[in-house]
Amino acid sequence: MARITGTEGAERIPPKVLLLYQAVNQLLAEGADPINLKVSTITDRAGIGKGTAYEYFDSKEEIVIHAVVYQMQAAMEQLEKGLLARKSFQDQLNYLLDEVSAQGGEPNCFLKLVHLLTDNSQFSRQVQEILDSATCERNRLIRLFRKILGAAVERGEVRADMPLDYMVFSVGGRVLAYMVAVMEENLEIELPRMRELVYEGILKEFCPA
Amino acid sequence: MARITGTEGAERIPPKVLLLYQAVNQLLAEGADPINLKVSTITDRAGIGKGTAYEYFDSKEEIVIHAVVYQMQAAMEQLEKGLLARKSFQDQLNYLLDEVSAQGGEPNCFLKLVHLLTDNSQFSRQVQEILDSATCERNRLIRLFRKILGAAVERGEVRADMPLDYMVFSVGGRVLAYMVAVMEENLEIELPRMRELVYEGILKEFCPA
Amino acid sequence: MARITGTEGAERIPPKVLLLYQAVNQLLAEGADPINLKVSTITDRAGIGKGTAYEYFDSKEEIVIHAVVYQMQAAMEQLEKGLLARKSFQDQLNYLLDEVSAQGGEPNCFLKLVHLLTDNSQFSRQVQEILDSATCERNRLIRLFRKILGAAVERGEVRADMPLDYMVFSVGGRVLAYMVAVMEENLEIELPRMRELVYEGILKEFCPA
Amino acid sequence: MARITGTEGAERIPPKVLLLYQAVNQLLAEGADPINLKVSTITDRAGIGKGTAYEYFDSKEEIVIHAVVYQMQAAMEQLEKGLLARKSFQDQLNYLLDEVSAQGGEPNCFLKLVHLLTDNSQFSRQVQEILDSATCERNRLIRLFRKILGAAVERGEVRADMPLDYMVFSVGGRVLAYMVAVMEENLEIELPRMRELVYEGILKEFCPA
DNA sequence: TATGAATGAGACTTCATTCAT
DNA sequence: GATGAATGAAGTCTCATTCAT
Repeated sequence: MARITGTEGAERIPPKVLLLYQAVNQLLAEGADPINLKVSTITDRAGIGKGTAYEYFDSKEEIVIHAVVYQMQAAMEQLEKGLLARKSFQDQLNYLLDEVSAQGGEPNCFLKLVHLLTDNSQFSRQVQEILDSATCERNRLIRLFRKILGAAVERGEVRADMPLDYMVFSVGGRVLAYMVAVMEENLEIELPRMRELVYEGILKEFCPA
Repeated sequence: MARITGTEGAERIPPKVLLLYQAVNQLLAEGADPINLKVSTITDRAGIGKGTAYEYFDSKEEIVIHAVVYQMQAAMEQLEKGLLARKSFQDQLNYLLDEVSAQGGEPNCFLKLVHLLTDNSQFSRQVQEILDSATCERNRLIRLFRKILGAAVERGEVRADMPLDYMVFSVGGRVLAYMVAVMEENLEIELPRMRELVYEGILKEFCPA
Repeated sequence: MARITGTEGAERIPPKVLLLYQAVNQLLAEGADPINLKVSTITDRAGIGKGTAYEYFDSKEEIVIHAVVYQMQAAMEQLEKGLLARKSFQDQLNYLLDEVSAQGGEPNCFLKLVHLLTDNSQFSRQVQEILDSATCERNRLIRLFRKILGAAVERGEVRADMPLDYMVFSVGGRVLAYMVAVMEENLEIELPRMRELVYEGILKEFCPA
Repeated sequence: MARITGTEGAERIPPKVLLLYQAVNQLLAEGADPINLKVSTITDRAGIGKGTAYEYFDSKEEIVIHAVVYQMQAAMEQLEKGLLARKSFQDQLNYLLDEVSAQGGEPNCFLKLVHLLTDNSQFSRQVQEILDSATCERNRLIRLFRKILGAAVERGEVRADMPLDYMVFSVGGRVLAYMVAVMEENLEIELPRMRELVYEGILKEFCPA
């Protein structure tokens, strides 16, 4: 009975709903547990009345999940746009690593995505269901990586003799490792050097000299 | 006022506490959200009275967190033992990938560890604090990988001309990616082939021919 | 975080709070122990939802204590008003004894005050703290008696050659004794005769013939 | 089904029961609410096992009430003994006032008696019931005062032309007022002077010059 | 007899949801 | 549409009591 799906075009989202989404995502960014968020906390932060939230959603869970989905989709769209704007695989890889570095030690959306992907709690599964029910299928991130790498293969920038999905997961895993390294505090290696090595490691494995 | 830390030797854990730990971990494995677990659900599953849980812990949170920590430490110990029992880096890598494959689509402890490591919710931070306060420092998994790879370098099985931490994260990232692939359902590539490629990719990058 | 102090002007007390106060005082009048009162008993009697009580107070104790304080202050105000309306000490004394007689065997506010004054349990001390923190100081009743007797001395109705505080306590003690007598069942003396003697005893001790 | 009545001769009270009584009365003297006392608090203080208390009593209430009754009776016995040992009314009055002064600002048994007498909560009524069921009737204190004053009348020390019960309550009220004064902190009059006046006031009213 | 680990009924309190304004 | 006071179902935790040792 959700009146708002969060997967409609952003321009159609009523202002109060946007305020709710922003409030939820702010609170989550501050370390709140999605399940323990109180409706009053959310509406207070959003600056609207508690009852108003129920004009747009049927339950607290719906509010939180749609807010997370909204944020996720926005991040994915930005990532997709940024990647597709780059014409070479090397540029795309650099863009990806830049994004990761930019977030510093802050939890970021990509990390959150991974968090959700590696989670099988009820909450995550519900988020995933809604993500599924939207235009995107089970895993938009994997598809994006496939698209990027597939195009790079066609352009001859990336080896054609390896299964696409292996390359997708290998690149993804290395980027993810870099991301965890960025958040890790006690590393013996400097981050710029780490980044360099990650970049070179990927190119060496998949790009013909 | 926690009377039980779960970080003492397992042999000292009172039987009722062990029942609690098993109940919590069973329930989490079945997909329950740690924060939404009810005390009565836990004690029912454990087959003990509700009040008994409070003879050993001061709050519900304490019960769940200590149970997770207990499970985590047990898994880490098993992983550590299994890895250290292998004498060559190749055997160790095989063991790691075998373990990952063995869990099939089931959420396993390693994945959970990653989940916690990529999480910054209040619950995770509390778990991490307790893990920290135990003998192990911030990140026992990273230390274990460092130890394994460091020894392999000394044995001449792994290149000595790359920063240890880069190798740690690169190997970790690839294994993690393989793990996600194992859980993923719609891959175009067969899992044994994926495993083979992950294995070869790691050897090719870090082991001198 | 108490939102309601009961010491503000009565006109500002929200209706639900008033219902709570009345319910508590009814139940106490019926012989309930203030500490054993259940929230549900109170709200049921008040005819409001259990949660509503927590919209105005932070704990059960707060509800009960504020209700008692409210009742106490109301009774004190009535007593003060009644006494100050009488112009002669004899009239005032008669009013006091009338009030005591009027309550019959029922526990009344004055008795409760004495009960609280002779009590040093935690509950009473909390009530006293709140009473203290209100406009009145430690002991409004003593101050009222001082005022009454002081004025009577000035008017020449009461001896000026005795310490005021002795007279305060002597009169208070005799009235209190009469009050206990009113509640006592097996007395050999008739109450009207007792009253007469108390009245005469006080006049004889403090009023010049 | 109480196995212990507390009203048997003190010499028959089992040692563990005596420990319980002492523990309860200690805790009450420290300001604990009788109704909120925990069994474990009592048995801990008594230095015996929790289960042991239930070898002698059937419920927590029983323990506390019997302990209070025990203390009360002991105090009454002491008071009675002390009063009866004095041969003149003046000596008896002095003894009474000495006892009151001796307790300083500390809550004492006599005050507690008054507290119970002016109380009509469930707890008090139960104590009173048990006191009733013992040898003493409703109000041993009143009877004691009657006895003392009656004898003084017979000895010609006290006026015979006033109802005995009036004198009982008048003397009792004044002594009680003095007791409250002893506990009161902000009096303008010095306590020795107050005591003197109380003493003289009583003599003047009831003893023929 | 003495014990204290175990129990579960029941209390307090929270908070998602409703609905009259 | 917007609000927030009111609600009560449901969860956490306490603690009197039991009973096997």
